[in-house]
Amino acid sequence: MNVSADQKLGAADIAALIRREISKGGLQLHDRLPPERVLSDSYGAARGTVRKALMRLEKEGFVETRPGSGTYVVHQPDDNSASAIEHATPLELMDARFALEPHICRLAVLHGRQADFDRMEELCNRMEECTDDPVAFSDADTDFHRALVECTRNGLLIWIIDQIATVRSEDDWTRMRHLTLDRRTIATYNTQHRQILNAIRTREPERAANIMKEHLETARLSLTRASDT
Amino acid sequence: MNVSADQKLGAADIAALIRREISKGGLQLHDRLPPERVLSDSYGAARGTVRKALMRLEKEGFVETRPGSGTYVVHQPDDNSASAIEHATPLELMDARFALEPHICRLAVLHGRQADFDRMEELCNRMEECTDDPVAFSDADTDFHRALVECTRNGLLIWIIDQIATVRSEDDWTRMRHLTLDRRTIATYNTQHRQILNAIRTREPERAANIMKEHLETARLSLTRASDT
DNA sequence: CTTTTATGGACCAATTATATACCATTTGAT
DNA sequence: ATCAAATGGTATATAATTGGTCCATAAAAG
Repeated sequence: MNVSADQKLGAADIAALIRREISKGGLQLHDRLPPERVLSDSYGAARGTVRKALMRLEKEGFVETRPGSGTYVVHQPDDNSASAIEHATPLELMDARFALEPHICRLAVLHGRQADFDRMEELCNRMEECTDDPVAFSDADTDFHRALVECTRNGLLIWIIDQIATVRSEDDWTRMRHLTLDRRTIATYNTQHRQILNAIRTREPERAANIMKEHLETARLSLTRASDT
Repeated sequence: MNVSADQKLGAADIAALIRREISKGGLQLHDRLPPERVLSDSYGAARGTVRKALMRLEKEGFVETRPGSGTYVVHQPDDNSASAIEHATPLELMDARFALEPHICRLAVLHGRQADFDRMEELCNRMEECTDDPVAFSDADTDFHRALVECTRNGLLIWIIDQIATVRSEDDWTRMRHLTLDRRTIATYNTQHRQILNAIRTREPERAANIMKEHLETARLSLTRASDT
């Protein structure tokens, strides 16, 4: 269908573009869209085509059109961080961690200080005392990853990790899995945490990142294993 | 959407501008808006038009108007932990993108569909028509990276990228830099965008990720170069 | 071929915008 | 306490804008 440069835009295409603009927030609630005649000009389509697109969006509930006045946005995109973030599945969450945490390790190597490493060391110790207490281990684990991102001195990354941690704590599936952590898995996590810390201490960014990938792979496995149960 | 200079502003447009100003924090709680006559002058609209805009905002609960006194802001914008995220520096932002986007490329290879690629292709075309319009290019660039993350079908990642885009658009430093993009830099970006898209199309995750790293390195260079000025 | 869709133009009815004038209340200085 | 300036409230006549509709034609899809 749609292959190259200045393709003629159909009603469906235009509707998609406007729908996207609303979802993205470029067009907010109560905003008025440009007049149909302007839209038809800027999209390079006939006015009738634009009208079809708008009628479509109206049926979908994105837009309301008042004769003589204009077409207005009537749709609150579920942006309130709650619904967008709380509906994250554990697998989406794992993918996000896969994106973030290995690189966070690299940045930790660059910006981490002695005090950071001492704190992470202390958290490793705490986790190793928790082989029989999955709940306490889980808390310490969250703290460890938070301490790790704090090494980066990057407020934005810290904020993102905090958001993810919030999802993680509110996610029943993941919480359930944490409660059923067996001793062997916890032991694996512990050695991986230690290895990550050591790699950061000895300023080996790629090694730290790679161990983090292993660590996350382990976590993903235990996640899928739990979901099979 | 609104690009040109002296565009006729309707009541809906003026309402939108003020609504955004309140949401952004430029107008805070209990602040008094300029008199209607001043607003009508500065927006280049008749006073009646401004009044309609204000009446709309009053119905929406953004504003309260007291006869003989003035119009006052009555709305607390949802303070979505904005404080933590709005203070992000451009360099922090780059590090976050370095963490996220290469892996997003890998996920795009896994989950992207034909329609996604078509859209990205279209955005590449749009960007290539913008070598002389840094503002339009910048918008299309943001859309491209947003389209890229949409390939992942991962609501959490999409949300995170949106947050970063919000920071980016509100960050004066970055915006300033976008206004001074030279043709050569834009050309470099364009070839990199194409290469990324092609690598995703041919399902080569690591190649896509690596080109993205190059792309971000280019962006970081142009950022530090601008900060030296 | 038939059907659907898009185009370009014209006109209508409703709404909106403009420009101006004047009133009522508040505010602040005297 | 008083007065003048500033501000929102209202009214009106006119012009401009906007969506709604219809039509003849052309292009694309099935």
